[in-house]
Amino acid sequence: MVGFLLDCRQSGSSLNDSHVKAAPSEAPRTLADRLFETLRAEIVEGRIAAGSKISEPELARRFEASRGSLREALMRLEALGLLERRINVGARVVELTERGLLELYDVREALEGMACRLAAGARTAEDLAELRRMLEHHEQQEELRAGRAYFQPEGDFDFHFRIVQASGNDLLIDTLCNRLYYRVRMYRYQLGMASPRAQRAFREHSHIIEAIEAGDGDLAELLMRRHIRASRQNIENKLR
Amino acid sequence: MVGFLLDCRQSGSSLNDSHVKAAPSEAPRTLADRLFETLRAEIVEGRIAAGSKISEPELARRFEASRGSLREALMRLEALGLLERRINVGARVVELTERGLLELYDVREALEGMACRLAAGARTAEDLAELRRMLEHHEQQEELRAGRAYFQPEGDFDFHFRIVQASGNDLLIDTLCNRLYYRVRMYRYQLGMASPRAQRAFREHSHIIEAIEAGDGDLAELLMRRHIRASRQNIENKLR
DNA sequence: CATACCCACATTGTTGACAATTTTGCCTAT
DNA sequence: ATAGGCAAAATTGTCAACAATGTGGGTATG
Repeated sequence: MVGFLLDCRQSGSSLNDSHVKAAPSEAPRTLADRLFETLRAEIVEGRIAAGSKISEPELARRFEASRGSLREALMRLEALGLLERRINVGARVVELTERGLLELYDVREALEGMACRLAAGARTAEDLAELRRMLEHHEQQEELRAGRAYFQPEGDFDFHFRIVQASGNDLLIDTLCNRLYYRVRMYRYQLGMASPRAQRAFREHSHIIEAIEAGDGDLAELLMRRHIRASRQNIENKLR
Repeated sequence: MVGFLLDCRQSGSSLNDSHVKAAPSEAPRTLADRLFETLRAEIVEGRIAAGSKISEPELARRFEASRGSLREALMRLEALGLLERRINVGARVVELTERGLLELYDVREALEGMACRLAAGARTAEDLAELRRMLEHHEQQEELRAGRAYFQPEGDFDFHFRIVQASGNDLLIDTLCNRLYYRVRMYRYQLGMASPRAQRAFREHSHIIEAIEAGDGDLAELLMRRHIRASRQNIENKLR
């Protein structure tokens, strides 16, 4: 447990190192930053249980940090929506509820639909090449796993992540990639939603990228919204 | 300047006291809370200039608070998107750019459109009555000011605020009301965008509410998106 | 004269201690 | 036996001092 800080080498604000083109200069990071990222991962992956209470003195001892630095990390987790703090009472990890999950889908439908529309309007050669390469990569993985009943969640995540990046709208990118997607991953990890929509999802991804390539914003948005709504419907059925 | 703390009586998370039905129990608030709300108002209204650097020692002296409490307020402002902090360098108020304003419109179009759709599906009698009352109130004000070239921005704000509340989606409500709307108000205050679309905006508001009353989510979303897009177009034309 | 280096200053990050509030457990009275 | 209240313990909010980092100016050198 001691020396855990040396292991935290994720890039600051991006969701997944595999998405970063290249790390040119290791940006200096603060202790509160590392605490934040470590705790974020533990909450997302369920090592710190949803709904559990956070004890500042306990965590400070565990990480051998002062309470001040830890509090900064907690406040940033609150801003992410992973913690809820009440004055003079303390912080709790958010609960995972069916309602919360469905709310997340509705917000994603709206925002990622818009991201598709914008990506279709502002697409660059690099973005398109990147999307194509990613899709082929997923197709290969898909063939390898043909017949299996689950769909690699990371592939789906890559797809949505890249589309949003291609929108070119920094506010939209920040809202989705630095805020909502951590909650999405938290639900995926802990409710373990392996989607049996593998081939279908892949075809949908493919059609969305085609619409973006064609510069058809209306169609791109429509297809993405249907894609997300189908996912939501799938989950909704499973929960009943 | 001394004793300013006693004057901060806004309710914690809501945007505007007039939106709160009744304040049943004055929730206890912390010093960092009051600093946060005070600074938030000063940034939104431009008393602290956009793009200016924030000096922790200076502000701490000015408010007669410790740097620790002030830093907590600054971090919350960063989470709101009103400040940008760089490690070991400090915080700056965000710049107001044309691009940022247009990005805000696109995100609002997506989210408020969804809010309308949801409001049409989950509408309650209270929500509808509230919306109707607000609309009549605005109509009266509108007649009083007939002929004037500007539209009271607060009326427009009330409208969007109430619609979002009626959506019933807590994540959507939080994202818009506790995050994006402060940036919207910042642009309105400082770029002073008095819209000459008074009567037109009022009619659009009216039609949106009718669609929600009818439970027509598709139409409600469509109308809201056109409403916001028209606003965006109006601004875009004015900027050129 | 321009550039590069170095040092003093100011600002930010971090820590441990103090104050205020909440929670908990025990004791008492009905 | 249970409800109420009081006191002790634990937790959170706040503060001031210390350490680490970035900034700017001055000087020496090409």
